[in-house]
Amino acid sequence: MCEDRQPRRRRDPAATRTALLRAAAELFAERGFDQTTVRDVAARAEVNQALLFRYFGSKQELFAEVLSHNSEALLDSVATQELPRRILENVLADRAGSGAEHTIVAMLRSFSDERAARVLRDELGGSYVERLARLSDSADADLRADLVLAWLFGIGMMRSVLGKEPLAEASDEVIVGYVTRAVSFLLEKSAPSEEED
Amino acid sequence: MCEDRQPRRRRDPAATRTALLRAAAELFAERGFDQTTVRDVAARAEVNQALLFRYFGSKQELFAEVLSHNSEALLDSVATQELPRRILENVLADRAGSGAEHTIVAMLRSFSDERAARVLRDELGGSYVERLARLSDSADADLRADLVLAWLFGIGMMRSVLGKEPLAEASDEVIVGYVTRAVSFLLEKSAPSEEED
DNA sequence: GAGCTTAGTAAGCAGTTGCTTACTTCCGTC
DNA sequence: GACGGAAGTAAGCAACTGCTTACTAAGCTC
Repeated sequence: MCEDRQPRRRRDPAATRTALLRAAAELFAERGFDQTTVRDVAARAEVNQALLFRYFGSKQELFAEVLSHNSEALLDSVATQELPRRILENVLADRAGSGAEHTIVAMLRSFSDERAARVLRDELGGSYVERLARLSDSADADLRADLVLAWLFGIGMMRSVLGKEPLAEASDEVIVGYVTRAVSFLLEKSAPSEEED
Repeated sequence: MCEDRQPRRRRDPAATRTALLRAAAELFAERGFDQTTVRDVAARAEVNQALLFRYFGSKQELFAEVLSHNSEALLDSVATQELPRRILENVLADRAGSGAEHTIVAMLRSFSDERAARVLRDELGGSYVERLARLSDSADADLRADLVLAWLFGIGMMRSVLGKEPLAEASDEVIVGYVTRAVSFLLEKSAPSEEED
């Protein structure tokens, strides 16, 4: 008799792991950590859900893996670029599907989770801010950089998560242009540092 | 014999409702919609949790009530003021505890929930943007206003939700000063409207 | 081909969730 | 004081969650 019970997936641990990571990255970006179940991830990866625990131990660890895996790629891309303009393009590029861009959205959607918040705040924030702060020589360069970062996150949030119009449909170039110009005085070197009363 | 079974709360439907609303507003702001359980809310309100459903029908409706109730107060406070400076102060004031300020944080923490996202995007975003857009007379005033709103939300997120330093500890005045100045060129009237190549 | 390791599977457990139901008790009205 | 509606309570249901376990079978070594 025909056996329809055979395991569909030929034994391939690496492929299985990758499939789970991919599916998880997508779903966390689409729905956030809480709203994504391990069964969802396994289903999209077309993998038995017990394997998720075999390979990653727990949902939390899977999440951490997604974050670290993709945020490394994200940081690499940032490291090779130098302007807030470039960074912003990176945050804006939620259409492009290399996976790394998903990550910011996933974190924005999941930052009620402590781990996502930590990565967003420390790792990513730290690296971005470090680069941004170099663009200014004022005493509070870090604060200024934080403000810029807040803007980038806010824009990403309103575009990808809220879908707020007209911002969501605006071209990257226009947004980059505005933000770059508005922010220029925050990040310029040798600011006049004139305090307003 | 002593009866320790008597209901602590004297019959007072209005007070019960209010207590539930208050507790819910606090908890949604602290943890977000998903991470808040109806048992949490009832416990903080010191109310039997079945009453939550008696008064609000469902957790979703309670959430909606919190949002609409407090965002009205929020919009009122905005309506009496006129500058993005004021709006920003409002977003920043998560310490002040009138309840209305909680709301933005609650929404920022819960916007994976469709309802929170909707309020954030449509009602609040709509009203803020309307006021902000009036400050500019350029053709894309709405987009510029969206960008400003994104900044305000981003700052609120990084301060209240992520707790990113040094932004979280920075004084409101400093932040307001920077943002107001950086944003001024976005929102000024009769902008030169010179396109960059 | 025997035997071992391990990828993959099916089933289900224990805890939590939002919500309901059947009940008790308060309190104004007559 | 009886009574009836409404406020408040206790208990639990059904669904879902992350995770585990006991198992099957694939594939490498010899």
